Amino acid sequence: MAIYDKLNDKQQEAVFCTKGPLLILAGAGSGKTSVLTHRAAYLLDEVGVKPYNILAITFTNKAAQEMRERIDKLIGFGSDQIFVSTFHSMCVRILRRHVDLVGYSNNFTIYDNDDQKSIMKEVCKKLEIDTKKIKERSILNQISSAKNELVGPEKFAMGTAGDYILSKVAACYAEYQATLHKNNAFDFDDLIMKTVELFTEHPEVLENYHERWQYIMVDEYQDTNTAQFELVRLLASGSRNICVVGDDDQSIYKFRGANIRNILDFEKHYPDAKVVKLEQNYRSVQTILDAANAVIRNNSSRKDKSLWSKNGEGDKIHFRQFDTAMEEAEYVASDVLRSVRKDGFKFSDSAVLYRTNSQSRMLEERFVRENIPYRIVGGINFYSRREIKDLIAYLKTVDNGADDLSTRRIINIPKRGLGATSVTKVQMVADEMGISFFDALSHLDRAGIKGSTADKLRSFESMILRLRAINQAEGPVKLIKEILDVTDYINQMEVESEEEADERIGNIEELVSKITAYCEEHAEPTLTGLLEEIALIADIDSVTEGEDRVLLMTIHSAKGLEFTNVYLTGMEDGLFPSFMSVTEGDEGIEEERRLAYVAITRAKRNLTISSARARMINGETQYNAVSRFVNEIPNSLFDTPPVRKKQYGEDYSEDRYEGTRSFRSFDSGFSRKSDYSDEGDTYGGFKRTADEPSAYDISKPYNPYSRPKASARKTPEEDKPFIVKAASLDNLKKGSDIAAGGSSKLKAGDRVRHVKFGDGTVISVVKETRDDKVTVQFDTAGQKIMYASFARLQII
DNA sequence: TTTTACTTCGTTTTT
DNA sequence: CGAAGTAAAA
Repeated sequence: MAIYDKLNDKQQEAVFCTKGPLLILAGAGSGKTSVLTHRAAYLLDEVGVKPYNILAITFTNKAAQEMRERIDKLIGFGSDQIFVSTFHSMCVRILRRHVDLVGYSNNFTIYDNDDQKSIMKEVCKKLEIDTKKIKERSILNQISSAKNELVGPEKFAMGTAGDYILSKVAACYAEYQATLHKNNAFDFDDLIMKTVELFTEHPEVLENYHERWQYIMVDEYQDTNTAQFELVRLLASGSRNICVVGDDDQSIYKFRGANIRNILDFEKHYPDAKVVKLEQNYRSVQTILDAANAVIRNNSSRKDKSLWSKNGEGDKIHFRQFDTAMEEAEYVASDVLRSVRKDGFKFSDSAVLYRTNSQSRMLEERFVRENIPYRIVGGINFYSRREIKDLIAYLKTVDNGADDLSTRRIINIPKRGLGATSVTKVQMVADEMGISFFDALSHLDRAGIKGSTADKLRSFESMILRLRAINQAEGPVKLIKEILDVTDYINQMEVESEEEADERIGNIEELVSKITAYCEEHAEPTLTGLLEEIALIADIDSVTEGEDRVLLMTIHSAKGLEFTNVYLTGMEDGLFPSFMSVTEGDEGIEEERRLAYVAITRAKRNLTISSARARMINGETQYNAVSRFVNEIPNSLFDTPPVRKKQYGEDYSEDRYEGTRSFRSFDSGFSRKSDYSDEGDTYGGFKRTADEPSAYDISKPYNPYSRPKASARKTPEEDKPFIVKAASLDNLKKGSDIAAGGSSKLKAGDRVRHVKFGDGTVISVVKETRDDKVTVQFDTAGQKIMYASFARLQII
């Protein structure tokens, strides 16, 4: 039993409890993955359970993969037969097998958020709903919530008759669902809801899975929504061997339907449940845990627990307040460099966390400038870039001819002279005949389309049919290459958008290699499988160890991860906790507080908390006080953070972070609205608009204590931030002579090197407001016009 | 039909 | 500040 000896008493208790319902309340860093993997090992080794009788559900593919690897390490065999999966991919697997029973066909498509919005737009048009009064996103959110609560369109409609908006939403829901059905598509929420529906309506199918999965484990149970709760309940209703692991203090997904009651009321749902609490933390030093405990203590409705560790007290927590977000970013970048140089840290030891994705911009800018290798997780998803969505739409059209959305997306890509008029005509025939848009292409006479337009449509149709044949015969890799070939997509792009073509081509190449990788990894690669993997992939899934880069991400993305050195940035009231949550009241604040708890507990040794007095948000400068969560951390846990009352123009570069103060009394330092309200900036809720430039240019130091002179105002031109496009790691390593935007050193006659086009001679440099436009005659690739910052030309 | 210029508006967080 | 959507022009 040697492998279990390393576990503490509580952990062992959880591992050895194999029968009946078990709730493991696992505080942050308490070794819950270890418990789960050991429990799986114990089931296999000691209880004699067959690996295929075990189901483990996680929330991300990364977590699933990690769990499988760790079980593998523990026992070395059979782990590949354990079904370790996310909720969503598990449901897709089940639906692919049985979905015909509930009226869909098995090659269904999965729609992402963009797709949903497109569909909803169509629905609103059809139902003559003014999307300015009721926004698509709002309708979709309500539908999503309904689905997460297992409320179908019919049930939703009940009792909405009196309410104008609700009845409209109900109508949209029904129409939206009908459209999805017609397109043979599911959205994310459907995957769960339809699986529950399948099991409820077809108990014989559920029976199969009862036999198959006799031991069920669910990770991150606090993040389950009602639909997922019900799904788990159904699956476990056979054996009742259900083990859930979670931490109510880390429930941060309410916005996507997570119901914290699922974990709080587990013992009510399963009165015979055994409960094990894991409070010993193996991750962090005590100071960090003290801070986390101090913050989370302010929440009501929680299971009482308190983290402790034997890792020693550790360093104090650093707190730094800056005048601007720019300075904050500068500090983080410089401190990362310091940690590498002075503490012997690797870049990958550090992570920068923030509340909102938009905060990554300034940090990225700084990291590029300092040549710090970094990676941003999340934000604009790779698969939601236009060129990628276009090509995926081709793949989806080939895979699922019923997917009208994808077909209509690509019908005029590249430009074939097929506009809205032709699309509408074809769609009308499709609607009349009750067939798909694609199938309607073979009834052009009925649509009243003749002549050249008809020819174009026919050639589109035959192209898709040919692509289908290629997919059948030769598979996805050949297919995507053929699509690129036949559409001449890359050339088309270079013609259209000179400045972005480079990046887009890179993305396309990446897509091709991803598809190639998929086909190599799978024994029987299929287009359906490929698209499914693409639909369910999360950005965090591709974060692998071994890359020596600083990770930048939202706190949400960071859940489950740990880092030696963590920067928690943007700790300002109004940003974190967000303005939205403040208006929601206690419940909103408590969710944000849990988020703060998650953020703090990511740190193993060092934690730096920072905030800015002024920050540009949505084109307006906001002046926020230090986050209330910072104030909930006792003073004694901080180092002695500096405060400086800067005078305008004073050189502060030497001792910016020196001095002593009590941060608690400081707040934003200048919160009297009357002093500044005539400037129009946001002050205690008053806002100014972007076109009235503030005297405070946030990229420059300013004096918050004296009135700025009118002459200090900047013109909008100068106001524009210096932007350097993200350079790849390779380029970062190459050295210093990369021409950046705004300050291009290029001049006519220079010999330059381009990543893609090779060597060439600069013909001309035209200064433009944003960037220099450079014309280069390449030795082999011909003449190109490009923006200096973008082209990343290297002077040779 | 397609491109360009102007206007509006603000998801905090994601499978 | 930007993205995204809309109206007008080519």
